[in-house]
Amino acid sequence: MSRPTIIDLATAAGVSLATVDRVLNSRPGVRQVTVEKVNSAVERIGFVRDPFAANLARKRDFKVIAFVPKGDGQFLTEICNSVRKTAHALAAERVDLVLQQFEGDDAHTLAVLLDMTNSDAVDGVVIMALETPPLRDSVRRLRARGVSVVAIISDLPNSGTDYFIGINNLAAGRTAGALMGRMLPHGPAKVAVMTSSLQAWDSLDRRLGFDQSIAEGFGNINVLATVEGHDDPATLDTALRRVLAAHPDLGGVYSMGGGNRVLLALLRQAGLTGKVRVIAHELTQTTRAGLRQDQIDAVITQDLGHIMRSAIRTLRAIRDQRPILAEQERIRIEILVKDNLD
Amino acid sequence: MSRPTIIDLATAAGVSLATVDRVLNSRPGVRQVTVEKVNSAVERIGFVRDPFAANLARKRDFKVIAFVPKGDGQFLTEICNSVRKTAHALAAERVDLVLQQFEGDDAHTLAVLLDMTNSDAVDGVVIMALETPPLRDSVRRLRARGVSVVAIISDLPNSGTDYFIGINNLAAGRTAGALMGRMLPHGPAKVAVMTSSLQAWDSLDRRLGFDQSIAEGFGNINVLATVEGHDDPATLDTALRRVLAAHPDLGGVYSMGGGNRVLLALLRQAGLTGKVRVIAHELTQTTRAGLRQDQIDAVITQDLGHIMRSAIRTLRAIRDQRPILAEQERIRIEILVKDNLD
DNA sequence: CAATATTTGAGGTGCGCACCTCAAATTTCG
DNA sequence: CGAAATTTGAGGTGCGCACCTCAAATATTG
Repeated sequence: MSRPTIIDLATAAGVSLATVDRVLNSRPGVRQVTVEKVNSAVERIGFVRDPFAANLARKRDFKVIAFVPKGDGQFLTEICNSVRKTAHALAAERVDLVLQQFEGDDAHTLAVLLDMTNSDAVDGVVIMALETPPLRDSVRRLRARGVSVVAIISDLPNSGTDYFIGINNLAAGRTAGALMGRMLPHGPAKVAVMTSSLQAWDSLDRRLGFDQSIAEGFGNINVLATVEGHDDPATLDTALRRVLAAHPDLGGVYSMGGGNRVLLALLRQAGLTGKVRVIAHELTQTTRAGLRQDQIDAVITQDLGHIMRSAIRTLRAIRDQRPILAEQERIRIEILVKDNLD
Repeated sequence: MSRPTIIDLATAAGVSLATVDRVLNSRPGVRQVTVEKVNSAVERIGFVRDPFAANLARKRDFKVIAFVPKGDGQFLTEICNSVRKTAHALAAERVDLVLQQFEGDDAHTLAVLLDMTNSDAVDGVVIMALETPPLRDSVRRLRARGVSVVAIISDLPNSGTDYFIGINNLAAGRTAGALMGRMLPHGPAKVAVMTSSLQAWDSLDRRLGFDQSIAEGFGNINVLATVEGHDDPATLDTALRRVLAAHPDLGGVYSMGGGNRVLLALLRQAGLTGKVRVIAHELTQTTRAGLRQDQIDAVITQDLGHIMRSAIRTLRAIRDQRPILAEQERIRIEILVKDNLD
């Protein structure tokens, strides 16, 4: 026999179609006994609702808003591109994904935007943001209003989101450490670490992981204090120059955040390209070119397209009350070298 | 206005619903002029067929057979597991995926199996196999009978398949070379290369890529002749022992195919674990444990779950006459170290 | 120009499900 | 025990599309 339908289910449960519908869609006005009768029949005959037919009948599109901070970093640009691409690709599947940017500096803007979203018109939201108390409360309110929330890139651990799609940054740092350790000579060596700000995103976790990994496996390596560029090229430039001057024997650089243009330019100027091992994060124009031209040895990254598709799939699974396939939605910490770039 | 439906399309094209249906589903008996009238209306109003509704109406499930060679290698086992998992996960979405194993040694078995498949009951097949003339012809016949074919893992370049899902093995070899080159000391160093057989799968491409990469970037490294195990542990063991004896100063081993158990055991015995850099292919029980225990430095692999899902998505896109999103279906050459394992 | 052959239209049915209405059966409570 | 409240059933409609039938309109022949 073919797949059981709601009709088979009604027969098996000994109730009417209307009641089956009430139970399946958790509508009110059904006694507990009856609910259980239906549920046990579901188990017994192995009924699985056809999500396509269900959504067709529901007739409504799946509306999602993706909140991404404004900013001129290349990584943010890539993320926005990825949202647009995903939106385009999924339009045929009745999902309406719109990009909503917000002032990243101000913790309140996003919170206000979330509070303003019409929970009747929106099925779910995707959020890339750093957790702050007002944001946390807004997320809770939003969920209370029936909108599903998934965090991407950076987790919002205390906001009670439905799911997090992204990498473990401690592990990413450890990965960088494992690579760096193996690439440097076995004798004493120094490694500089840079980022825009240790507060920003997950630099802290990455640094922690990097240090762990080096300490555990590569006692010969001396990891210098983190150089912070604070999103200002000039500041970063000065700080990096100081480090290069102080450590002419530098063996490697671990770049955890942005600022790779500045770094590569400086290394080129100093004639260190190819002599100093460089590991950077996130695949952008700069890091891609850096790999191609042997200025960067490895890039640790995450597949943004995968992240976006994953976020949408997850939101849909939640709405359709289907299980989330953790394995499928897991985001890998990718290591890219020149040769596995594309 | 909402998404246009076939009704809107019929109105826009100035024809009847029946004609629209004939054109959309390429049924016979429509004049070329009319076909073009409909097609231009499709462009004009931006009609996109709802694939869910279409498949619902078609009422039939999506039946796929995955052909995978028999064999006791861990990699094959992983592939079969992945097929089963995918089948389970996609059952709810009306895809009926069955695993069909064949004697991998005999080129004819698979060809015969393909010729035997009922093209009325099967929408598509997924094939993991090495290309041979009889197979090539069978694939062509199968496609002529209206069954879509995607090759996975190893391409069937001359069989006229619909798509290939897998990695570029030349690039994979290059990637291994890039890593190995960076991990070995800058002075003279020797690297052994092993596989079950250079004929098998894509060892040849991998070796080629590895050599290229080393030659281009790491003149200090001497890559030894390929050790072939021919799927026999004892043979491999003997051959490897010979290499270790001949080259006590061995710096690294690049394992392109199976036989990792034997390799790791041997290195352990010889007290070389951690002293010799090891890069292996494919994530299996052995390589996973090898990474965890610092017996393997890096594993080059491909996400089997992704490959299977990709194959199914591709077959479905073909049947529904939707575009294949190359970016989404691209399989990455993954580099795994201990810390980005899961 | 009539006799075919081909092309088009009109209309219906069903896929599996959601959602709605109204009446009938059952339970709960004063 | 009767009235009110709750629970269930019967039946219908439509989502967007595929597929089928039969008749009508048009094009192609001899």
